[in-house]
Amino acid sequence: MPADLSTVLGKAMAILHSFTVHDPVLPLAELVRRTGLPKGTVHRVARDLVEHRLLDKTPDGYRLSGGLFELGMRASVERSLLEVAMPFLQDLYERTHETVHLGIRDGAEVVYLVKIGGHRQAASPSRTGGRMPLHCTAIGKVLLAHGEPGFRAEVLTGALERHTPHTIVAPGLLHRQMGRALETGVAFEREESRLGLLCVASAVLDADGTPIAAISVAGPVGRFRPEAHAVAVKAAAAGVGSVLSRQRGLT
Amino acid sequence: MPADLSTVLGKAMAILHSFTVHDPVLPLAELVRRTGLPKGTVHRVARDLVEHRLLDKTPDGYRLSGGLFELGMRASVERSLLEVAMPFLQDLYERTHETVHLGIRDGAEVVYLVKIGGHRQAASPSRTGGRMPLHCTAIGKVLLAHGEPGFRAEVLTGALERHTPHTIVAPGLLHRQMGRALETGVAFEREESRLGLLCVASAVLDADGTPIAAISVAGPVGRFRPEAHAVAVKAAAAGVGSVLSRQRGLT
DNA sequence: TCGGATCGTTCCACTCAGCGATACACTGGC
DNA sequence: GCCAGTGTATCGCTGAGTGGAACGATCCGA
Repeated sequence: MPADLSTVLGKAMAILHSFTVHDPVLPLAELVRRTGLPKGTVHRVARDLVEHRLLDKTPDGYRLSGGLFELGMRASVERSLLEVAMPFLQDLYERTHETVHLGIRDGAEVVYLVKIGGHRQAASPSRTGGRMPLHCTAIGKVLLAHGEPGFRAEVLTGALERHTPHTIVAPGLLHRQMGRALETGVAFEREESRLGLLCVASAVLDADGTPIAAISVAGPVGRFRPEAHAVAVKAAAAGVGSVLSRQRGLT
Repeated sequence: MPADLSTVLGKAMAILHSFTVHDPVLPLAELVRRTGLPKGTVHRVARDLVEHRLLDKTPDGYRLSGGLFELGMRASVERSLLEVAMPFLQDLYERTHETVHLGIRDGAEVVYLVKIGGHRQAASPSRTGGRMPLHCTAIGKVLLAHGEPGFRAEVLTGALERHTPHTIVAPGLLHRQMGRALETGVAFEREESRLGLLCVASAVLDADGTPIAAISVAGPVGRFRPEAHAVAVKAAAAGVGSVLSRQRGLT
């Protein structure tokens, strides 16, 4: 995790990664503390980063700049996926009026490419560009179910971190849920990542059945019945999958 | 535009900026050509960038990695704006079923923070994270109208690049449109950036009237009547503005 | 009003990270 | 076979980058 601080790039990355969602703006001294780099060094590197539009300098510290946002939006995989999926996600949102996610797998985590919701959306821990473990999210579970059996076993036998009292940490139970997910095409999550949050997800599959991404609908305990949206989510995922494999075919 | 190639960071940025929307994946040799750097250097820096998850290495070249996407999504200004605005953009899309944009100003250009649309969306040159000139887009014009008079004059007297036969390059005409935009609260664009594309936009204003961003609805010539959506766009922008200034007040 | 703590900024002599010319390996086209 | 184009590995040289130290500004609590 700690980048190589002996190279310039390592230092730069250490500085950029010091920023989190909760600390959008950090003063120089705080960057020094988090990176462990000498003050003079941080000062110089930060100045260079500002010049390259990766950081902004504000009266009370530095913050990640818009240049970084623009650059990130050029990442080809996530961008093309996003462009193809957006219309389907819109349809899904309009049909359900609940929080809609699109996520991909990276390592043992889900990365959310987008989260769309209305004014009254359930408080969920997810964020566009954010990460969550595979085992306690609907998207994660459905991706795991369609993934390599070897990898699935690896994750299931690994440390299954508990997020709420409902988080499933029993490999056996999880394994059975995977099986059902493969049969039905959807996976559920019931307050496993956040209390009060329910979720249904379905996988976007390539022509040969490889999981590319997954789509989910989430809502609060009470008014929200995940089963009711299973078909809609499955349809959306299938739609994205078919467009995707079609446009790959003719390239 | 050409970064300082004498520093490591400059080289890294030069490599990252070699990628465009049209060239999502570039082989080493092409990076050498675009950056003008020696082969050995590019090879080494690219390897470092891969280690830091800024680049991916594929069988036929490098491409911008998901790590960059995640990092970009932490840029505080654009992210918080996006989170606040999303519900209003959703409402707007649902009401119009046309392409909806959220954009901010940077220099003499608009940067699109998000573009949402359905299956049948008008072919527009805009992209999430992309840029367009101020003078030929609805978002740009309405931002310019609410901006500093000095800056407006500067842009109007500068080079007004022609994008289509309808692009307005006469400073006087543009100036009059700004005036009307200030009165009515909305700006229009009629095939000024792309043939066949119409657009209405309204500005998101801070409590003191400073323009923060702008929202627009775009559609194709024919079925689309921009005037019909003026009120809806204005309402959406006002909604975002009020939430924004409220949450700034209590911080 | 004054010390002390913490902040950001600047300076400068040392040195090792980064450099890039050169050489090598592999591939496909002719 | 040859050649033109790739990507990869090597290796002394050197200046970009380093970071300790010193400086000035600001903000407290005493």
